[in-house]
Amino acid sequence: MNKLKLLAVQETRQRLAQNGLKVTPQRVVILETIMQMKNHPTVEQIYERVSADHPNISLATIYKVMATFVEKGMVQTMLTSNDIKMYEPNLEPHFHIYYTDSNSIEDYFDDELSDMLNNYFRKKNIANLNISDIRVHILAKSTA
Amino acid sequence: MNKLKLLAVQETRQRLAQNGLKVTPQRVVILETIMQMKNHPTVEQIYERVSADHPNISLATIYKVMATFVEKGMVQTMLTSNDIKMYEPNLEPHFHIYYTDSNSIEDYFDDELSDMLNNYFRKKNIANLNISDIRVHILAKSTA
DNA sequence: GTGTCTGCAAAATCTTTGCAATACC
DNA sequence: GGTATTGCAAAGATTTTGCAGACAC
Repeated sequence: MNKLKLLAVQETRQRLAQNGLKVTPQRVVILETIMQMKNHPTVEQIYERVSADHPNISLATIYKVMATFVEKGMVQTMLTSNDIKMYEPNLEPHFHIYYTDSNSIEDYFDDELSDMLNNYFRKKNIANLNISDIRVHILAKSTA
Repeated sequence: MNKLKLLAVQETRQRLAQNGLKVTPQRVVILETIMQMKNHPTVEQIYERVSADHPNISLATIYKVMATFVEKGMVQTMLTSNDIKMYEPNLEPHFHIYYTDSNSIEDYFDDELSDMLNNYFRKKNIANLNISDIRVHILAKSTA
């Protein structure tokens, strides 16, 4: 294991601990794996990828660990345009473009939009509403 | 059946036909039912409600009919904050507020926001992107 | 040491399918 | 009449559960 990888694992362990979770090898591997998968993985895909290196980690564990991560707010769930549940491990503010013709999803980073929305809701100040996140899905056909 | 209800059924039949669908009694009942359910019903809830008046309509039919409606763009799917799939029959432009403490979802109508987003993306004019819909989910704790 | 987590296999849940009968256009 | 739709029951897919052993803290 090289230095870079060691560092990543170190950060992963810290992140688990910070969220009040016991640092088990399974959780480390799963969190590492999903952080590297940039394409909003499904349970199936996570299991496939994790199994490749760690055939002893069971599917039930993937389910349980992912549920725990969601509960802790470390990842989010969303539907693919095919209506399959998938995970979003990237917690940096960003949005999603759903391509309805190809059934694919792309991350869309746009600070200007983030600011605009945040300002709008700050000004609007909806009564009794404590906003924790604003998610935007753009449905589009690519006309390339 | 009173006049009001007859009118509604008439409109439903037209809407089915306009979407190129054969007007079957099952489709009429299901579409009528979901239009009346203002709370983003799950398959389960639709079936329950439909069954009450029409015990002969099968669950498989609900699944098939709802899939057809989604395909035709007559309804949309989304996840509850509990990660259960539900349907959104209201196609007027509007947004959703997810209350993360109570796991409930509320429709949020805001023309100003609609306009702001539409203008933003019109100006931005993202290359090769033909936007058909912009969905906003606001995650919030109600601090009432 | 204690309580949480994992792996296994079984159970429960959810969704789709094949096909014969039916109903729409 | 021809084709699409329905209902049924069974199959398939997905997710959860119970529990014994293992492990983190």
